[in-house]
Amino acid sequence: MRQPASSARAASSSAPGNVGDVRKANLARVLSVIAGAGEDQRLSRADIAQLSQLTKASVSSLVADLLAAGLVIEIGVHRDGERGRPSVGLILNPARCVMGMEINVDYIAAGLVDLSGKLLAHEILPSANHSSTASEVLAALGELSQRLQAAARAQGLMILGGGLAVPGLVNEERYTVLQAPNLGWERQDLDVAALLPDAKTRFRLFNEANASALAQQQLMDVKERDFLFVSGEVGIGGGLIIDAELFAGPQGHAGELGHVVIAPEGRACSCGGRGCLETIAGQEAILAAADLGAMVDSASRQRRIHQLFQALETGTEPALSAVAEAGKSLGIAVASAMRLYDVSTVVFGGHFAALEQWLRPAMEASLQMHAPSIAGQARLLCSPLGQTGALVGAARSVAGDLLEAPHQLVG
Amino acid sequence: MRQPASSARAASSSAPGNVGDVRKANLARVLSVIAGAGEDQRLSRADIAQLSQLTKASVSSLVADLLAAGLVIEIGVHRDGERGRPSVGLILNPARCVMGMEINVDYIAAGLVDLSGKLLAHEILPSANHSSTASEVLAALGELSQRLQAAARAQGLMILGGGLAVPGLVNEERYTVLQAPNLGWERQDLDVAALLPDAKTRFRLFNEANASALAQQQLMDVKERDFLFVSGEVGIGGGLIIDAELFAGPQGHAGELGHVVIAPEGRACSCGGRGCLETIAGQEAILAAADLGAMVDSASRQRRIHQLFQALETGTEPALSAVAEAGKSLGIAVASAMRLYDVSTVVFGGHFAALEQWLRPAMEASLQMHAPSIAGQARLLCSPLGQTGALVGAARSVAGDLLEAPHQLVG
DNA sequence: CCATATAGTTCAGGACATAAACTAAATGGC
DNA sequence: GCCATTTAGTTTATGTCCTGAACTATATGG
Repeated sequence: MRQPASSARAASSSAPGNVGDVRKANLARVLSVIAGAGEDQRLSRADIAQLSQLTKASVSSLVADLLAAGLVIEIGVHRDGERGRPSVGLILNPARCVMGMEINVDYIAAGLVDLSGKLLAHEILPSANHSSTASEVLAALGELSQRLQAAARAQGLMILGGGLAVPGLVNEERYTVLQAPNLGWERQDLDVAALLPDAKTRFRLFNEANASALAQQQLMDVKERDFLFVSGEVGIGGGLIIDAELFAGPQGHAGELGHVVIAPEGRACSCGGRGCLETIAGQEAILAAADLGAMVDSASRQRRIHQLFQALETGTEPALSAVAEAGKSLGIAVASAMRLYDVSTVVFGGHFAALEQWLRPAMEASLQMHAPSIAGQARLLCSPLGQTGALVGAARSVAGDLLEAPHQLVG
Repeated sequence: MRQPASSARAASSSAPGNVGDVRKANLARVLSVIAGAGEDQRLSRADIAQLSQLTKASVSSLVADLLAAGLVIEIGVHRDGERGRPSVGLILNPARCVMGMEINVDYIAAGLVDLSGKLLAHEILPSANHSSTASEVLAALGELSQRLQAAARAQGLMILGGGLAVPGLVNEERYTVLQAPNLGWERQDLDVAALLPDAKTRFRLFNEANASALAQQQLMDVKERDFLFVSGEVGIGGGLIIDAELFAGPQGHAGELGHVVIAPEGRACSCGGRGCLETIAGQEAILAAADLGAMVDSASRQRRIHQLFQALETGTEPALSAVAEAGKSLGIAVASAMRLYDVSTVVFGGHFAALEQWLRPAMEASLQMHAPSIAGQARLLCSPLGQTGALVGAARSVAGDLLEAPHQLVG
């Protein structure tokens, strides 16, 4: 296992500058131009030279290294009716991929994601993880991983790294889950080497909301470089993208919207606090307020969520007001977060996206009431990401690390 | 006027990598080692080579450029009783400085700050700016600036740039104050060229809280790389330092703690919202809750603040509970901000620092109640920064930009 | 078959960091 | 007073890498 990206980045920035660094930077530059091109837009060396502002000579040399490293492949191009020597197309090697995985409360999932971020194959396995120990869950995920590794071998795919998303706070450097109350985990060291054994592999651990934010980024307009992703799962998480990069904060725990205080005299929260957003807009809180009981096992939650939607669709109280109350609280929390982060786009995922039609009116009214000066420019979107969102985001981010540091794979 | 740092940085990162970039990076590297040395620690070329991990040959060559650019000077060193050729000390040129300025509600200020961040000279002028137009205030500040420019000339100081802090939201690129409700300004373009006319000058515009945070950074332990500075002035601002850099957000408005919602059903705020922190912990709110009237001119505010402290020292209600209520609200807002930013250190400045003994108990109790899991590691400090804080921070930041991009001044 | 156009490669030149050899300037023992 | 020793700093040969210009490769179209 290589070092996670953060420390690798720190190391490279603290290293002295020598001429070789220029090549590292330019390898990454060329690769980012290739990766930045559209789906089936095949750039030639000449195109890359123009886009990267490097000379054709440099580009040829750099591309040769990328070809040798297997990050890029040449692909024939036929341009009808144009003069001149035909160009050779260059694309990211579609036979290189990253394994994304997720452990959530009610399922585990894994998938193969290519360097362009496309999900090639995946498998989702229902699994009541709250009642399981970390090692049991990891064993099951390990099996899932092995199946996908076999699938990769069968298709000639090389796995260059992996990412795992969990619904809780993680220490990325130590591969430790610090707190995942909805899994019932606390301070669990994860033996990630067992998930993806190849020693040459780069592996990173993610918070579920952060990973989902990274997946959401792929769906946004490239100009939308700043947004907050709010993940409504059993808990409420948040992932912040600033200047097209994940803003994780000093310890990697930034964005945790679930425990923003929105009712100072409110209910006690599982975090020990009082009046947190999660006590009103979390899944359990909504279900409880909708008079759908308070049992916590996975099977019953699925059933109760189904009942909630039935009640909403028939316009039955107290379900309607439970969701409206959640929307109102969400509007307050989002108002504060938008102010503190200075973002004007917020994307809602998980149950918030599913509840959009009942949630949005109350949320917008609340935002208008508490922050009229920003409500006008606010863009509140709902995410189409499903259960593969977090694994795709985790894998995509690891793939991005590889594309940013191609010299590690060259020569 | 050169471009502000943000665009300059973007430009350099989007430029293609050539060998010259290595030199730019190494110039900055050597300079940061010199700047990072203690007050009167005089590093030799040999010391720098060790600390920067560059070779002696490279350091000699780089230092020669920095000397030629006037950013660094040689200074004799006598080491008693040591063998070997004596080293030549290198320090930041003490004859280079940056002009910091501030426009606040009740005063204007300007000062000269050397490249190490030391305030060399300053002047503070009481000025009731709420009742003045932007051009009047700028004219007065221009005069102040001229006096300091004359002082600089008299002392042989060369002014390399300037920074101006204002209590409001700014657009740094356009030198525009977007909103400064406490000055009564909205969308004011500032003719900063009139403040510091030299065409070679780099000039930047700052939010007051951000500038203060940058000044506070100088007072912190170097290991304290992440903290939130909360500025209690007429309004409540915030400046966030993450990884030893200002986190300004996409538009430069991040950190605005004053309009975090802490009482959803609370009082209307000047921002048009409801229940913002400022409606309870802002200066006017505290004075009003302490039954000290609600007149808004500067002279009366100074008098009423004096009365507030008298009442607090004699333990008189309702002053005590007004401040306690502010502390409670501050605790709630800080709990949310600490969660969202993932910082564990918060530094309070302005009237919050002055009110510490009456504010702190309520604030700590509130933080403990609303976020017990982070209250334990939370470090809540009060800042000793006075009225020169913002100007020093603005100047220091501009000086930092110069030290980060020395190639602009070399050759 | 050849002019034209575009893609990509080769090669000389210059900037830069590096390592090793070299010069400079002090101390301290004799 | 002289010389070995020690540390500071400079000079020089070498290799990497980008650049620009010349050159080769490969298509179209008259």
